[in-house]
Amino acid sequence: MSPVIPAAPARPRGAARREALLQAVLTIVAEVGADAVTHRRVAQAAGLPLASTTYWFDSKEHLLTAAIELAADRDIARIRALVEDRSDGEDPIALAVSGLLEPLDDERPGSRTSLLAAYSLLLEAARRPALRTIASRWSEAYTRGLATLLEAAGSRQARADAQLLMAAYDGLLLEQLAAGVSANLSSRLRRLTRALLESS
Amino acid sequence: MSPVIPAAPARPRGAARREALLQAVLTIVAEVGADAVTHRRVAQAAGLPLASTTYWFDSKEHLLTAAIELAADRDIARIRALVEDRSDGEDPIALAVSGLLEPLDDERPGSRTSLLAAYSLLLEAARRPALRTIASRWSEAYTRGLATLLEAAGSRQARADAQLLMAAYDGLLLEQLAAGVSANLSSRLRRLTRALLESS
DNA sequence: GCCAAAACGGTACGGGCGTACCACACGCTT
DNA sequence: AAGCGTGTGGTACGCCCGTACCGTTTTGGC
Repeated sequence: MSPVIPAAPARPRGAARREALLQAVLTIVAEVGADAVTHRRVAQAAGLPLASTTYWFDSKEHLLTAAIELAADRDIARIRALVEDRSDGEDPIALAVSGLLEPLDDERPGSRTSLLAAYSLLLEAARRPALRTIASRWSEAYTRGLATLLEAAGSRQARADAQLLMAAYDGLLLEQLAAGVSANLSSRLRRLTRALLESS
Repeated sequence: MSPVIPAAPARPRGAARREALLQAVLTIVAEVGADAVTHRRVAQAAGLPLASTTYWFDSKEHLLTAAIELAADRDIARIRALVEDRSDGEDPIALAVSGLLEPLDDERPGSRTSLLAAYSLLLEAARRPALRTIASRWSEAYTRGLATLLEAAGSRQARADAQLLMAAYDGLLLEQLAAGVSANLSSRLRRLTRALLESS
């Protein structure tokens, strides 16, 4: 009879390691910041040896880029599903505010950090052209989704309104993050949406 | 006759070094990013020996904080002056858009990077409570200045409108930075302002 | 079962980092 | 003139970094 060894956490192997490493990157970016992403930290967070990071990714740059791409793709899929699965009777504005803008706000415990991650990555994109494609794709998905909903709500310039609304949302969120407080944004967003819809 | 030695750039001495170091920090944050701020780089940018950084500032943390505070104070003074010196006939909305929001946009060559610096610092504040006081003071100054102008333009809820307008501005700017493009924001901001003023 | 290819993982290297240390120069007051 | 505190600056220490290296193990087609 072999001695009882507490089961190791079942290290992922093969391509699953790639995924695990990327997830670790995202966690670190969210919790500590993009600068804190080091090979050693990522490996430890993923429960893998240091060398696995350089085996699956050519460089730290590549590692970061892939992680951002993963985050973007996930969120874009969420947005698409949300807009496409809308039942016909549903109020598009309520859906826009509650589904597209607010869900990141406060309910999930890690949402604050994941928001921080997203904005950090956005700023990174400002400095690294390689990331801009992803950033553009990401924000385009939001704009498009929001515009679809606004159009259903009767906006005559849905796309422009969507851009303004989204920008306002980003700005409000950013300020909240920076101030460390956590207020409810939806009433303000609703007022803004109303104002935009009314004013032709 | 002494040999001709090209005049050294007149190293600052005493407390003037403090100022020079802080300015160097701001330059680096703007041009390369907050993470690139190291004692050695700061010292070199200021034309001073490495040890001067630790002599005038207890730690890197302290150095960064002081630099941010300097940047905030400068900008806050600019805002105050802009709003207070407004001549009576001037259109408050035009002043808001052109003076408070747009001047950072494109005219100065370094404006893109200095914007990046500002937003980087905002995100830093989200992670370091020590910076939140400064971040709050900074954004409060903007809100207050903008609200004053909006009130003069007939807004019945100037403060709320100012917050929304500023948030939208921040969001638009952030997206532009991330996308790497540089479009003209003022028309969109004007439309938003109009919509807010009209709606109740 | 064999073997090449893929995956794995321990280790090392050169470099930049924050910070500490300390010998020295200057400008006061005495 | 002497003494002292503030300011100055060269240097060193220990740490963590990105990345490279290379022997070992696992995997999959024959």
